[in-house]
Amino acid sequence: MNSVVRTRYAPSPTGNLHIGGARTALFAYLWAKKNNGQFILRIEDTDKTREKPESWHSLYYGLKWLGIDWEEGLAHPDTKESVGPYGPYIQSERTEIYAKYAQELIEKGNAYYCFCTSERLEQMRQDQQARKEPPRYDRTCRSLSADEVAQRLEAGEKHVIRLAVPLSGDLIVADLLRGDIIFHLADVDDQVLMKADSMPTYHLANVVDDHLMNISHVIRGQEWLPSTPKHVLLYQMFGWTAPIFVHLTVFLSKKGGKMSKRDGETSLFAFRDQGYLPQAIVNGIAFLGWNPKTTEEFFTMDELIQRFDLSMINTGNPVFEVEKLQWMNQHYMKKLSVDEAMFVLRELVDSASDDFSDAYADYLSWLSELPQAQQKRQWQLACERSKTFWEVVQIWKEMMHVPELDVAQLVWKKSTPQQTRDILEKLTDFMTTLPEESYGAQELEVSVRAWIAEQGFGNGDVLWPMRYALSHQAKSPPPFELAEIIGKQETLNRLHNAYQNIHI
RNA sequence: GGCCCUAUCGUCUAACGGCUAGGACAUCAGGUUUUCAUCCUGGCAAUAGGGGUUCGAUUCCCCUUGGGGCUACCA
Repeated sequence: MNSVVRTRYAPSPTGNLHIGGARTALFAYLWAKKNNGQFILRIEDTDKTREKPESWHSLYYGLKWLGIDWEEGLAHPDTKESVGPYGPYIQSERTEIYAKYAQELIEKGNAYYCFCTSERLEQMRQDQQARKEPPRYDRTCRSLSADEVAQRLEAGEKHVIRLAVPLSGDLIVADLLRGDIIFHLADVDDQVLMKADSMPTYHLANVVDDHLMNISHVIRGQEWLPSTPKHVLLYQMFGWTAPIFVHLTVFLSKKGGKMSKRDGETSLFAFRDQGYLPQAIVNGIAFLGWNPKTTEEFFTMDELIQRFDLSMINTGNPVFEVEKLQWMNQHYMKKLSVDEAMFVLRELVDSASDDFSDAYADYLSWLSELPQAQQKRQWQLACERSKTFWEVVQIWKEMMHVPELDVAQLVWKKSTPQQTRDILEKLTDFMTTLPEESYGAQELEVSVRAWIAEQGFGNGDVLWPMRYALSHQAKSPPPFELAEIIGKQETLNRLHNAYQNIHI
């Protein structure tokens, strides 16, 4: 038995790190850290046909971005080097190891060579389906004589190695969350362990590596539960103690079914590009399937490590909805100083995909050129109205590029065109006299309100058309904030243009 | 089809077998505001159905139904 807690995230590099994978990694990481153990990143690249080169990058930097760190495993996504005492941690570099253990099983009679062609297997499965039988290997090669096997191997015939599953009996899988699950061995297929290309399948490689790397808790998605009896069998055949199994839930989409790319972008970097903060994502996914049983909602990574408990994870699959994540993200955005926000923006410019990157760059350069005091104010205004950084940019764009002026809307509901035109003209004159330096939102509000009182106008008579003249929109930030953002010259232009267009 | 997992408000969830089943998001209403947003106050909203066990069941057991996963020389 291991006294040290060692967990791993063991993705295969077949696609981008997605939000569900990130949660699996997070839970494994939290559990290791909570117990002062180690978290390992192992890459299961045994299917070279499905491998996507760019996914190494996504896996590596995705986890780093979230603040999930590992002391053993993949050390660099480009060189594919790994670090740690149980290396290499890249399965394609461990093929001799798997071959050796597969051989051991053959010698013990726990595995056998199979020469069936994929065409025959395909035909067999079709026939089984037609007869409404469960599709599975018919064990033809399991009864081959030793001589025949030797002969066909000698002849260089293509072959795989299959697990010789006992024909009867029960097998208990102990899952930390779900308790003991009984499987009937008669239902378990003779799984391929070594493929014809000498690569191991997941089942063999996973068991061998988890044992050799001293993994104490196998924390993985629920999709692995049905094949766990095969893994338990392998541990027994090798005479090894099995690790503790923890099968996590999967994220469902609101439309039903496992959340996938079809339900919109589910990759972690898509969320990053949209302007979600890593701390919001971590906080958000941690609460999908787990909670600290208090009413607190916000936790730092360190707090999560302290509070986290594997045995408190829920077993029902949660639906992933973005609304709560947005709320959390806004919360974290509001806590950012403008300097921190600019740091995040700079990172987005560097790392986000092209369209996003360009837009963030535009906004960042505009923000950078403002005087410091205004930057702070701008940031406050922006995150009051935005759930994400991407929304910040969208709102800014709208303020800088106003839509067509609808003259009818310019007139407040309780006012008249005549009065509106008159007021706007006077307001323009007044604001012309204000120095550039007083175009801060607070100062403007004070002076304009004083002017309104002095003139004896109603607030709505002035402020509605003023705001509409500046934004050309029925819904927008207050006029003073708008004036501050677009500056004195543009403010006067828009006011002038507005009343010029009111024809009585 | 077979095997396995699973089931509390729309969503995420809380509730030693024991109060009017609690909170958050979303939503709705009110307040603040020229509008929007923010903020504050309040409201709506759930134990899938049926059997047991028990003085008592959201909680334990069984069945049904619903949801999900797996069923490859993919992971």
